[in-house]
Amino acid sequence: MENDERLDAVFFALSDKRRRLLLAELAAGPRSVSELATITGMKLSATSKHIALLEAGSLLFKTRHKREVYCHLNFDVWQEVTSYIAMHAKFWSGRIDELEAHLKDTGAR
Amino acid sequence: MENDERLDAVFFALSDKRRRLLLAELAAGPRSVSELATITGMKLSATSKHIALLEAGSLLFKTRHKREVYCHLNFDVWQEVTSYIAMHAKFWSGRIDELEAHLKDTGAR
DNA sequence: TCATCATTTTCCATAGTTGGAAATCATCTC
DNA sequence: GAGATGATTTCCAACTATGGAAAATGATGA
Repeated sequence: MENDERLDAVFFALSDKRRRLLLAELAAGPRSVSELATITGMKLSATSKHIALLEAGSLLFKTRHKREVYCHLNFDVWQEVTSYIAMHAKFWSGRIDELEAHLKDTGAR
Repeated sequence: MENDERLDAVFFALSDKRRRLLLAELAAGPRSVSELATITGMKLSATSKHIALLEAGSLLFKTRHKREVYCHLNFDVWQEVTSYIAMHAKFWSGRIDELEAHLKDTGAR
């Protein structure tokens, strides 16, 4: 997947409170889709779709054990997100002086 | 704003390639809405709406100088995003220490 | 005041997201 | 194989996002 598309998918997946809740739950360990459905309070079908979105962003992956599908956090993708965040945090930090100068110059409010 | 809603807005704003492009451009310094419209290749009206979404996520703020509205990156919200990412990344290894060290080194906020 | 410039808002058409119900699929147990 | 269980897919209705055109707003300068 193109890097831009991957970031689109990652950030979109993160842009929903319930999907972040699912990730928080998975941080404690793998959970079946049914267990996750209990947590969100939604039907299995809806939960399955949220999980699919998280999977599309590579934020989790699935394994099957007997009849149950287990979701696991995918730690690798955090590296990528962290990279994006860190890169911008670094770049932005050097611009504060310019910003202040600009504000002073233009007399902007 | 509720913390959950803020994160919704931040991540949603980041989930579009062109909005990330706008942020990248702003990293080099403030830009007027018209200048940003040139960059996205979209009409002013559409650009203005993307900017509004970024503003809703507090990723930027505006100032006015004469007839032009200037967009500036908002550094403060980065702390919050970094926090969320770091909290989750923590589960995954000591690599978060690298991020924190990096952020500290560069003086990023 | 009036015209102009930069931006925002409104309106509309198109496309995508969401959740539940029901159908379907995959796997297990007997 | 039959039946049960867990998960996914399909279908539909409601809602939201998007982009452009045109109208409206706000600020400036003559």
